[in-house]
Order: sequence, then structure tokens, then C-alpha cells
Amino acid sequence: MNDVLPYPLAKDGWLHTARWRYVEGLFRDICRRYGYREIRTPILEQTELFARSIGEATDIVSKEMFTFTDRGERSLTMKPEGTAPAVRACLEHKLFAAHPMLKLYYVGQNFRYERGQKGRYRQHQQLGVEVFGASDAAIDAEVILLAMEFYRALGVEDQELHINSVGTAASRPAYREALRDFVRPFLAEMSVEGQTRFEANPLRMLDTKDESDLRLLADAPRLVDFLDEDSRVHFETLQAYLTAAGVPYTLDHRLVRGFDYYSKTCFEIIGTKLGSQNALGGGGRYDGLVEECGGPSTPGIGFGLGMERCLLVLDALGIVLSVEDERPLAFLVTLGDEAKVRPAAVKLLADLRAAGLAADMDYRSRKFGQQAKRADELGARYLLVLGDGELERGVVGLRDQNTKEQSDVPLPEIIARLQELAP
RNA sequence: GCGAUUGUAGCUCAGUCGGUUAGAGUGCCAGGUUGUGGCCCUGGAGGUCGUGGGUUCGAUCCCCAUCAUUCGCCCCA
Repeated sequence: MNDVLPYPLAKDGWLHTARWRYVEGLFRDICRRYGYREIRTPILEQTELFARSIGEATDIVSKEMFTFTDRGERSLTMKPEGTAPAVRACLEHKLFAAHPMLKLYYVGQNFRYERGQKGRYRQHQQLGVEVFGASDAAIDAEVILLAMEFYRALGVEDQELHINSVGTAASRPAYREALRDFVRPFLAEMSVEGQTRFEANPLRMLDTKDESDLRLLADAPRLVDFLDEDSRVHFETLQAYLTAAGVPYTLDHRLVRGFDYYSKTCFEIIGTKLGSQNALGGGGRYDGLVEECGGPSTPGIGFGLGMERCLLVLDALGIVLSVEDERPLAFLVTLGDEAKVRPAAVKLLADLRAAGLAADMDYRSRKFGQQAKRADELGARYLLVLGDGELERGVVGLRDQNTKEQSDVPLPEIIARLQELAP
């Protein structure tokens, strides 16, 4: 995890709180428009939750969780992802009973114990949505549209949607064996990585960047040809919906997901103008998860994206966000006899702020030049000059930092004047 | 989890084949200039040399560990 700072650094400008707020705000806004409500779950969960939902054999559960024993001898884990905790929370509060259809979004921290790298952190922030209770592919399409709209709103125009269907837990074994049978004759020619996956998780053989493996797998059997009737119809329906919505997509027969709980639809949004780290986000359907966690049989689908990667992608694409303006409108500089001027300055500043204006001053009893420099640092658009002379005349100097033109404004009128000038 | 890499002033980086007081540029502060800045001149502050051990008369430098960074793998967001 990186610290997120109040000022942009020359290097790593993406670690600026204003940018994070902007992206989060955009996400919240889109979620609200799509009818999603926010859920916040705690960082700590019982380890059992993840072991059961994500799968004991997955890398995440077997070696990438922050797990510890608390004083009561309970095994707790800092959440490595957001879906299982959301399911747990809905079960605990019986939301599935009260709301057969739930559309949720979250913005939160996930933790994975692994080697840090650019765009991969032990603590990362994830933005995501989860929908429970709808099995029609129309909701799959909605989640996909939401994700793509989010990136479009950020200015990422060049996106590609990749979709696939991994079928159900019941139909997958047949495919897995077919894939193994296909690969077995030339297993020795596969990369070491591919050979490992052949045993551990055959589907993941598909998800390789190894050119040679890709050639060997060119004519491998496809998941879509092994789908059960329900999954096949669902997948075709999704494609029809996407076409109707005018969303181009690519059937990616090698697209699979890492967690055990996924079923049917899986998708990824790819940034086409990026290099190897081109995945903008992904998601999929998990119809068995709620039941697996002890709840009623409830279909579900979700999507997630990493905040850090999102910001790095924006940087890579040279996209400049119009973040919240944190500059003060006015910066008050004082001159002359401090004992007389300071009280008036404190009062004026208080009045400006009470009127809703962003105003500041230096507080360090420095000469004019230094105070003005501070005003520039902060990006103030107007300088308010207050000294003995101004006090006697009952005015304050108003100086436009762009034009450098300064004029006196009667003190009682300064607020109204600044309000006119405020953007 | 594996293999590398880097860590010295706020920032960007020198440097010490192990030896007095660790430097530069930039930034910061002050004065020149006690009412109108950004230039210039002069001066100043600022360092547990990532952290903890070890070797040594002596460690910022060598060794070990650890934390963090970056890169490749693994995995994923």
C-alpha cells in the first residue's frame, strides 16, 4: 500500500488524495444512477469464509492471506476480496429475505500477502459491485455496461470487452478432462508453467502469455462447446443483450477466472492502448456462492477493479482528471502594525469563511513577499491586502493574481464582491 | 513463495578501495529590503547514510537479518 498524500508529488502524482476522491466520486455517482447502494463490510472476517468461498486450493487462500489467531483462538483474515464479505453481511442481516433482489457497490481495502510490485500492493483499494437475486443475463449486461461506462467517464475510450462462459460446477469437469486429453499427447512440449497447471488447475493453462503454449492450444476444445443447456442459453442471451445495447465484444475462449466460485459468465475489460498490464477490471457470475455460504439458493454476479491500477492506467494514457479545486479563492496578507492589523485579519477571515468562501492567510508573521509566495503555493486567485492604511480607510486591497491589478474595496462589501468573482 | 534491484538532506543525486567535521544542485528559513512578492546577493537551518544485529581499534561502506522500492516469475486488482 502506498500513502495517499494531500499534495501531488512530482513522481507518482497518482498518489494524490484529490484524484482518489475524484475517481471514487465518479464511481459512486455511476452506481447511484444504475440503482446500486453502498455496503461497507469490516476488514476482518473469519478465515473460514474465504477458505470456503474462494476455494482452499486457490493461491489466494493457500498462501496470500493475512491470517492470524486472535486472543480468543479464532482464526481471522483481513479480507482479500469483497464478494464473500458482502455475501456474509447480507446473510447475517437477512437481507436476502427482505430484499430478494440486491444491487450493491463497495469501495474498500483488500489485503493480499504477496510480493509488492507496481500496480500490485499488499493493501489495495477495490471498487466493485455485486448483484444478488437475478439470474437473467440482462443483469450481466448491466454490470458490464456499468463497468465500461465508468472507464468511459474517466476518459478511457479504447476499451475492449472480452467475455466467456465457464459453465457450472457440474459441467466443468467434463471440459477439464477434455482439455487434459487434448494436451496430454504433447504435454512435454508445454512450458513448465503449463505443465504445472495441467495437474493443479487445467483451466488456467488457457490463461497463458507463452507464445508456444498458445500455438499448442490453438485447437484446444472450447469451454462454450461443453456448456450445459442452461449455461449455453444464458451465454447466448447475454450476447444478444450486448448486441442490442450496441456493445461490441470479443469471445475469448481462453478467459477464465481465478476463484472457484465463478460460474457461467466471466468477463474482462481490456484497455487496448496499454501494454501487458492491460486489464482494467473484470468480473463474473457466481450463482452457487450464496448457497455455499449457507444461504438460500441465490444467483449473483459482480465486477471489481483496483483503484491503484486504475490510476496508473490513467497516468499511462496521459489522462488528466479535473479533480476538485482545493485552492483558496482569496489569500489575506497583512502589512504594518501587527497588533492592530491581526485582529482585523482574523475577523475578516472568519467572515469570509462563514460566507462560504475558501480563504486563508499565512499565520507566520512574515513580510509581504513571503506571504505572497505562500498565496502562490496554494494557488489563491485573489490577494486581500490589509494594513494600517486600509484599516483607517475601512477598506481592503483586492488584488487579482492574474492581472496584478489592485483596488480598494470597502470592508462591508468585500464578501459580496468575492462571491461575484467566485467560480 | 522464488530470483534480482535500490534505499545517503524536503526533492534529484554524488561520495567514502573501512579512517578527522558525509557533499552538490534544488527547495526551505533569515537578512540585504519594518507597506506590495516571485530576480539578485549574503548567511543559516536541515542527515539515526532505511532499521536491527555482527565483524573491526574504527562501519554510511564489509557480513547477516529485517523493512520498504522497482523489475522478472507466480498470481491477480
